[in-house]
Amino acid sequence: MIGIDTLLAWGATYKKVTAGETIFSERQQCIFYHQLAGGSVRWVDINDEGKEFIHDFIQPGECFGEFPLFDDSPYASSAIANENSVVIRLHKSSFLQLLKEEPEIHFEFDKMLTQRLRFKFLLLKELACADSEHRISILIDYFKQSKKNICPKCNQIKLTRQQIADMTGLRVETVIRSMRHLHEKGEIKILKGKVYCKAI
Amino acid sequence: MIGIDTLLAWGATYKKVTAGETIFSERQQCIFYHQLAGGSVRWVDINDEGKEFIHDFIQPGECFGEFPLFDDSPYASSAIANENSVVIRLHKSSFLQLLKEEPEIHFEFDKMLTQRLRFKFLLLKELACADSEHRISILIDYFKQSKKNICPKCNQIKLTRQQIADMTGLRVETVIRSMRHLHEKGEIKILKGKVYCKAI
DNA sequence: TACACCATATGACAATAATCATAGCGCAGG
DNA sequence: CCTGCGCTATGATTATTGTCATATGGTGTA
Repeated sequence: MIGIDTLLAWGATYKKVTAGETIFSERQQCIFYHQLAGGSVRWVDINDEGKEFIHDFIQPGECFGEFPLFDDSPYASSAIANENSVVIRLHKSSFLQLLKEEPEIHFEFDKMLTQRLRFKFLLLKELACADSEHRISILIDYFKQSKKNICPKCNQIKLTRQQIADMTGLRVETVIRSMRHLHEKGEIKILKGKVYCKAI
Repeated sequence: MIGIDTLLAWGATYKKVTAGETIFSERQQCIFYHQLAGGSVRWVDINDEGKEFIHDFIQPGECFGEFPLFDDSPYASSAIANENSVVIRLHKSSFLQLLKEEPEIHFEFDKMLTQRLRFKFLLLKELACADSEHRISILIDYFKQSKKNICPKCNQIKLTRQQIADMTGLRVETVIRSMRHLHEKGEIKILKGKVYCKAI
């Protein structure tokens, strides 16, 4: 999101996190702006029954956990490292000052917030109204568009059925069956269990 | 959101819309910042089968259709007047200039975007994971918190079962049955078909 | 007051997804 | 090259919600 040089100039520091480590969690107070420098982070909610709902996967360059920077409430969900990762952190007050002095970056930030809202709007409508196959298609389309979790060379979708289930609210078995059906309809391709989407 | 005086000083104008009128619709290009001055507007998506999914009800003072102001894409959904209403409109370019010159308002705006994202995050998790009763409870809680569509004196929920269905992706019959059950469990009160929630 | 219209209500049945159990496959590590 | 673990796969059964048909009730209007 924000250039690394800019962040460092404003006093940001690097922090290493190990696979499975929780970077921040629900209801916790917020002190830092977070941006991923390397690795992979997932953005999750744990519901009352202990089931994970995955909101998104964060890629290097993207920021995460930005809600409390603006509305002073605690975090709404948790961020967990999928693998060993590196995070750049900037103190909340410095971050807000940065936005104030750099309106261009501020507007870029709004653009990012807006795009996240757009995606949530779309997904919400689909999750609420559509059947399981449709839900999965929509999610794959999103990953295709955002070039997330898809191998740029071979179009392989680098997500397990379980992860897709955790993003759509479906069960693994339902995801497996629906994806088989999508394969039969020719919308995706399954080879030795691996899923490939059509060329972009 | 933004003070009416400020908007008018920047060249905003009033526009009357009649009940049922579409203020803007999906895929349309965006020229104005919109803020509701009076009446009520619903924010909807029409899916492929012609079914409405209601994202939110806009109250006087709230803005709507703000996505395209930041990312230059067309509207993601439509805005339809529920009743005769009055909208204040400001040209996109003036609006962006206003934000640039008034960082306080800009941060207020981010706060609002953030709160909308928070609500979407919450609802998405619940719609994806929870059963019909839980979905309805969550929605009622949201209205209670935001003081929307609830009579401040008698706690009556001023939404039809159909509207609740259109916000949760359920069917009217399911909403009716689930709400009866919530009534039996004592979580809400139904008197002569009207729904009342517990005191806030 | 009577009528019409719209929202609420309810039952019977069908469709879809969840649950549970169990099997098979593929890849990493010894 | 074998072993084990985690992911994928599939069948049988249950539970939930959708669908359709039809009835009741409340509110505003002629």
